[in-house]
Amino acid sequence: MPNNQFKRGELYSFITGKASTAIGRRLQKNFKEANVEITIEQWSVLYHLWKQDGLSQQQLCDATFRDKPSITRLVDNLEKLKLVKRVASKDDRRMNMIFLAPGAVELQDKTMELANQTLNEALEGVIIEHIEIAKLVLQKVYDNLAGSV
Amino acid sequence: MPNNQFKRGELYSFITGKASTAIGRRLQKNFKEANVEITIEQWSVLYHLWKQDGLSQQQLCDATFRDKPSITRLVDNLEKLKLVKRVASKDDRRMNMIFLAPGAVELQDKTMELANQTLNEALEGVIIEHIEIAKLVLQKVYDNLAGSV
DNA sequence: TTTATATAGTTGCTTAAACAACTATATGCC
DNA sequence: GGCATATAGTTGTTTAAGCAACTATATAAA
Repeated sequence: MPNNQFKRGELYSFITGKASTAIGRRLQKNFKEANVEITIEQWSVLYHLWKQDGLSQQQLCDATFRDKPSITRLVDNLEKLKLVKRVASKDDRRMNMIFLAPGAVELQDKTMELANQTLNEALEGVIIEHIEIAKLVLQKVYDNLAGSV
Repeated sequence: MPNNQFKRGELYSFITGKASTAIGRRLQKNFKEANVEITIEQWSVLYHLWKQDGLSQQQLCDATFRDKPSITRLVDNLEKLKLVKRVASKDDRRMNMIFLAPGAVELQDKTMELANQTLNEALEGVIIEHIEIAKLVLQKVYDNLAGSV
């Protein structure tokens, strides 16, 4: 692979993820305007629990691409907000299973709608074929790097 | 624009910027292995100063897509590391012009090479046409959202 | 000129990321 | 059983993000 595949001037925008930062901020803003009082990081944890409740913290690490201390503290904060509960596993006493609390169940439809709406704002005017290609590229980047980071 | 352009299951990976997170982590790791003792956030500020020295903090905000407090503190830390210097503008006494210090000049070639190398690792196996499309999509997303966030 | 408004930057506060070091439990091997 | 090692999670520390509130200077309007 050639070493100068990128001209210097192009480096920054590709590395720093301005686009995903912008989507995150907009989603946070849309949450706030809808009086949803959670952070997008907390939402990302709930998102995976809505898909499957009762995940362990390690499974949440893998799903959200965060390290263990980050998940410990996100779960701490979600517990304080009474949105999830830690339940010690009976099979393996090292593990906590994280379960949705009633308040979080209520948030699901509202925040999913806001997330869809945010993506539509973000991708206004982008043709669907290009979205698909962008997703493939980002997934490939992730796969290329995730293993050994 | 249809409201269900995205299936729920696809939402998360597109929103959270796992790919750019992964690139950032890898770049940080590559810095560390090369004994470059700066954060990628600090590097992103230096990157713009290498392109043009003597930017104001506000210009750095715009260039790096950060708010003013973030730049204040990044410049604080870069000053502590003796990599930049604040110089009060004579034309407009509200402004600080940020100038590279000798230590930062030395970092440029080394870190630019590491950034290029990191991108090559990230994009291994991705065809260049798809990279171009992905860049266009991300730029469009940024443009769609940056104005009013 | 003085008054309102906009701009540049700082400080305080809360949340989160990343890394190292740690505890506790489980598993594999002798 | 007893020991080494792996796994799950926590705690401490530093850096940064994002928001609100603030100071200081500049600009525009009356």
